[in-house]
Amino acid sequence: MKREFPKSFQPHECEAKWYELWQENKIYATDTTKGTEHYSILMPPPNVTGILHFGHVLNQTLQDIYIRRNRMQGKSVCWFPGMDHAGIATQSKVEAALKEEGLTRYDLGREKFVERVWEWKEKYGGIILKQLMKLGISCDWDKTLFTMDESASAAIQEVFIDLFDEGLIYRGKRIINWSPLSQTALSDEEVEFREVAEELYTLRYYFENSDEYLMVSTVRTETIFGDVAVAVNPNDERFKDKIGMKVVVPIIGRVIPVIADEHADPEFGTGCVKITPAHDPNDFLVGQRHNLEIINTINPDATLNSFAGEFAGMERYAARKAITARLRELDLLEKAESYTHNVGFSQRGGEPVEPYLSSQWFVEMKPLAENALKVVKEGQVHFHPAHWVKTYEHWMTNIRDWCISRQLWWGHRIPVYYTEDGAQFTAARNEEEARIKMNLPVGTKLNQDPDVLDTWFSSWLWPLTTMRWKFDGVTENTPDTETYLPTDLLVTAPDIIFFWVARMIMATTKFSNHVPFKDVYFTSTIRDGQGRKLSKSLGNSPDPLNIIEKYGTDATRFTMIFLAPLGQDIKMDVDVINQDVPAVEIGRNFANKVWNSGRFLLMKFDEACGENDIDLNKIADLTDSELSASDKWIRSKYNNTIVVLNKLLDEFKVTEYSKTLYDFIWSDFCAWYVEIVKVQFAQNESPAYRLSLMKFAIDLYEGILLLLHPVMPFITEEIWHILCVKGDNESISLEKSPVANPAYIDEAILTNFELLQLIVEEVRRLRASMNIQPSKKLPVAISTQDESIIAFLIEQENSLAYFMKSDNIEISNTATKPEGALASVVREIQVFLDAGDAIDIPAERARMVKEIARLEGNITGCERKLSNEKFVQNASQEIVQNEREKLESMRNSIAQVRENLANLK
RNA sequence: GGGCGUGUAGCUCAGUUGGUCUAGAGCACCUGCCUUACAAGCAGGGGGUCAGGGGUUCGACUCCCUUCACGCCCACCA
Repeated sequence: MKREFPKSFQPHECEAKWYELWQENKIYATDTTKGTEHYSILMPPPNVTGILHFGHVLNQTLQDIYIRRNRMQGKSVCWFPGMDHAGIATQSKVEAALKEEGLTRYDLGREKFVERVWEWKEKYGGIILKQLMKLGISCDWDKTLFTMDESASAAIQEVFIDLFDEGLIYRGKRIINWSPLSQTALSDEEVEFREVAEELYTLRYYFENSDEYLMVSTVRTETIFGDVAVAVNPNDERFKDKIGMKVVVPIIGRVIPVIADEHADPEFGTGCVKITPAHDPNDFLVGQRHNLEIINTINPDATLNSFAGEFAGMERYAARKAITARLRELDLLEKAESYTHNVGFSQRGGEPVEPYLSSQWFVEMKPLAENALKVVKEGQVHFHPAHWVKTYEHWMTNIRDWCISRQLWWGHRIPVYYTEDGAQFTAARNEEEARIKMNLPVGTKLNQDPDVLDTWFSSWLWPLTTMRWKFDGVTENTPDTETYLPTDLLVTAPDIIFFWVARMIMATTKFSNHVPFKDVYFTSTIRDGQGRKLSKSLGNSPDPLNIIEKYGTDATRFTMIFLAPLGQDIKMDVDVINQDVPAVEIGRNFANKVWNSGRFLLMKFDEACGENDIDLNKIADLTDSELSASDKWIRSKYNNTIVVLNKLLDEFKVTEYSKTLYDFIWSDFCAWYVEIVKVQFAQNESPAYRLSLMKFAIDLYEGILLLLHPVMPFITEEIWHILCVKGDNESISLEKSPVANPAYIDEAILTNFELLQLIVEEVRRLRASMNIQPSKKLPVAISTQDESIIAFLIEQENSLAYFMKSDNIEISNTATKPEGALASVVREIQVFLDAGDAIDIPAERARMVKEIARLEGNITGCERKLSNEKFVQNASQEIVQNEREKLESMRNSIAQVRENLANLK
């Protein structure tokens, strides 16, 4: 029975087929009992609202490569998947849907609203997980955790209570970043600064009952209603006598003092700064130092409140315009100049954040950061590339407290209970416990804090919650934490190093005494041809699913890692209109190459079988004496490649890993060895030999499939099953990574074969230079004094003849140049090509003259080096010796070329 | 303002502790090929003062200093 090997690879059919089979057979299920070695990766949980982008493709592929490789090395492997509830993003989505119905979340009330969000989550959320499956990733989906799951929520609550009891979580009234759009507080990390061109207005603050005034500059004229002082620098001579005097706030006429504070920079603007403690973090500090009143003049939705008098109810930017116009009318505006400065924007909503005074919950970060910094500096956690350690260190040493409360409904509700008057409060699992903690009588009414926690407060516990840590309060350790913590690798984008990576290190070291992971691989940012980050808002990102549809998953995966240098951005041309990323052709063509070489080997095997149905596994191996030098060469190359591939992956040089695979398969295996198989097959008609030869080649090819499987799981699986290499198909999937056998790495053969390649290439070059018909066969003579090379080349004569298109080869130490032949020298080996009439003498002469010039240049350089006493003295003996041999060799070569030139008629 | 990174062929990038690197690969380009799987392929070719300057060294793409260009991060002055 002949096996069907279709002419071309159909990615889509086989992708669905194999992924289903993998899932059905649970071959990626975690098995803590298997093996003595363990390997685990935490999947960065995508947002429940997320959709697949190229960042995911790269990121997931990298993780999958490491997971599959380690699984194939026989380790007990776990890849923990999951999904993030994404507080603001998800709540906004549902609120937008409600708006369509003409409703707000307040119409529904908290409980009903949260129900709606859950409904939304079940219905529309988690599309991303299905999309991730298209990438062929081999995580254990049964372990999927949603950050709002009961187990995770329980752990989050425990952690909050612990930190509260320890005093590391506290409630404080501070200026925080307020998102008027989402009407919630944000952490510092959720704010991004952008340069904005605005106007800087200089206002006149008249002294009380006087015609004199101070000039005060501000961008935000709408905040003047909250002014409680004007500050000048205590050392500023210009204003020394003004300190303590009173000025009048424009428009509203409030009388405020002139105070002295270092915050006022004499160099900037007029040297006088208005102090608005409720609306500027620095002013807030000044206010505290001087015990000033705090007047909040802005509503949560960024409209002005009643302190703004006639401007009350106006939106902040509209109000600024109106107020500025009024100031101008009242002749209180000294000047307006254009001014570019940085303004903070909400990363999520995109609107400018409002510095806003409110009571929020904070985590004191310093004590957590110290240890988290230590474990990285000590090397318990390695960053790749390592330079991120500096960024990390900088953030850790300048860390500020983390605002964790959000005025949302979707999220983990803060487990804090207040007495009705708000005077007493504590963190507890429930009301009952809270009363006990506060020594209150049973039945005392308590109110739970209405706010929820920052999404990242659940994310920072990801290493623990994915392992069901503290669930049910039963035990601190679970079988998974015992086995898989610390995890081996985290693959993530560098832009969440503070949001997530740093905080996971803090939380995990704090609560488990483990580091969360040993290695962190920071992936490349993917940019378009113009260097812009691929993003939804720019509209410059094709949907990866369309690319997968066009080229296949394997091709897409391979291309991504082929293009992604460690620690540097990927630039790739994208065509959004046609939904194309042309670079993925690299992977597609490579897949095609792999496919066709397999198809060819099977064809030859079938040919060797003839009419018989022969089990590959029952065929005798080639004996050592039956193996040709070429067979041994490819075996050397193959084993050597395994060593190199392992080293590269251990060093996280994933791009080089992909290039090594590519070169070995395409150049060594396909371009050279498969051609040699053709020759050896043709030259020996013995059926037994042919079967054994094909077995040898297919075994090697199976090794290639195994090596390639972590990157290109589908095509390798498909071919592997077609070949039925395992005979009865006892395994469901490719299972084992090949292990290098050092005994098979034969350096002498590698060197000799390289020489063979050089000779072949030289002959091809000679033929091309004379425009010789590719089909035309010509005699070749090779002359060298090295007997071992002669022996090697003679053994390979048939292959040589095939590669060089020769019908007559002479290899000896006495071979001479046939009359009128083309002549060339390859590492002191003379190569003669008898082209007959095809020879173009002037062209040949020119070629030789050029070669002589090249050699002369090199020889001169070499001689200069060797005649330099300092070089001979200082350079290592090895280098000097090398240089001497090089010189000797080049002198011999040049003599030969000169002789050839002289003999040219 | 502080920090980090990058500048090598038209484009995207390799180049391991300085010495076969008077520098490689893929794409693009040019020439020739339907050669026993693969034209999504095969063979050959052109193209680079390794961003500029200075220094260390017998020797620098590689180390140091400096200038320029680009990118990112942090802080943020009204």
